[in-house]
Amino acid sequence: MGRGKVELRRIENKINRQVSFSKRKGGLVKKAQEISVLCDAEVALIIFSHNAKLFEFSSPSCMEEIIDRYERCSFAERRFLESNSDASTEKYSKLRDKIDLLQRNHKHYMGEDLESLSLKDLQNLEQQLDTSLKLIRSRKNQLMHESISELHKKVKDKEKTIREQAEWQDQNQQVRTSTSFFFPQQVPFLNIGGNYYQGGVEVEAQRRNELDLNLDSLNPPTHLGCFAS
Amino acid sequence: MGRGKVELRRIENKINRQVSFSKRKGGLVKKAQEISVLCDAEVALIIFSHNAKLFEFSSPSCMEEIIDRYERCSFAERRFLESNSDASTEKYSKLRDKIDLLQRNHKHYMGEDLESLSLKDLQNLEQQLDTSLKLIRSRKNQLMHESISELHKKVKDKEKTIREQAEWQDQNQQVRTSTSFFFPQQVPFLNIGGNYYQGGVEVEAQRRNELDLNLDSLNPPTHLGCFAS
DNA sequence: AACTATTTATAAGA
DNA sequence: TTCTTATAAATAGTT
Repeated sequence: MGRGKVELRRIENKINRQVSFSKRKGGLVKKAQEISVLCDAEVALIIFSHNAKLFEFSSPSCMEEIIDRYERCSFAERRFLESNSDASTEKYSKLRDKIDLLQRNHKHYMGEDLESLSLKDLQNLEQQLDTSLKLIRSRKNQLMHESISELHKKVKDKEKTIREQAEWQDQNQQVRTSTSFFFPQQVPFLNIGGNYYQGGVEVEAQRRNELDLNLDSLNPPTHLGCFAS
Repeated sequence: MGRGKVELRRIENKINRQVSFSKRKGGLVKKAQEISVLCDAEVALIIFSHNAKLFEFSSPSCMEEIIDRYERCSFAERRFLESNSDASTEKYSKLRDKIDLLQRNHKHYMGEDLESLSLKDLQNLEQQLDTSLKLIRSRKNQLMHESISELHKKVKDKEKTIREQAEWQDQNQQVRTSTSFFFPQQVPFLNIGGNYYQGGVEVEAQRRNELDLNLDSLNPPTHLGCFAS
């Protein structure tokens, strides 16, 4: 690719070599990225330039993960020859195997990678998810009903409080009309004619907060966060 | 490069993906080799295919050497952040965390342990499983249709074979009635009056085997096996 | 696995 | 360096 055909041997001109390295490094990383995305492969690429500079690419997991997997794999290949593995390594690789299995399952639950399943597998999976979905919906409805009835209760409580307050104020109003001239400025929180009194504003704010809390519990700002890829 | 421009996303068709992987893997390895020779670089390339098969390239040193160099290098880069803590213990506990997470998810997918989820979590889960279920059912139907039309084809082929055989036998019957007195015992495979001849039995057995195979593909004896608990 | 129409990568030049 | 361009190389779709 390029103006001339290239011979497969070290480029002697230092400048040309450096330029070529830069261009080809870009191309190589791009192609590594492409194969990983297009073909659903896991790729790790490590490049040390002539002057010992490190470049790397890895996908979709991190480099260490892929190297671990590589070591396990190539270890597995040659364990026929050297069958002496220490316990910790074995334990470690069992964990990795478990993760692989769980991740494969996860994909199936997400409806991905279904080509690898037989018809019977698919039927089992379908039945399982169908059952799960019923349980989830049932639990969801339960939660919603609980939330709703709790809200109802709160609303009723508020109504009751308001009614009681109103009655109380009525009583005081009567008391006032008959007795206010005895202590015209001593009960400022009963001055409901024009401006609201301090205490009432506080009650209002308190009530709004409680309602907000209820809405939050209906629609909490939490995210699932627990679904690893 | 190729007949059509390619979109940078997973190739959904399994065959195409596999073919593309094979081609691109060759290209990638070739380019890695080229940059290492032309530009005097040290390259390590690890590729895991979608079906967990390992491919590797390294030059000019061996893979382990390059990985060691990489670890030393990248360790040097981040030693500011994590100056203590035993690396292997940390790696191990990270794996454990990952497994815990995956297992928690698994339970949720099974409709278990739903009490720990908020309403929003439940809604997300419901939506995800609903989507998955649609994909699974679609894939299942596809497989069933394929199986059925394959069976139809086989049945038609068989009918055709049987019809041809019958015609052929009819013809021979006529030949026999008119010419059998010339060589009454010389053509034993045409003796279809009473016992079946060897060749016919073989054909019968062959046909039965093929039908069994079809039934197997409809209802394979494999188990999921991949759903860890 | 081989072919080929295209796209993509890149060597050399600006 | 970065852009441009002519050309080599890679590869997607096809057979």
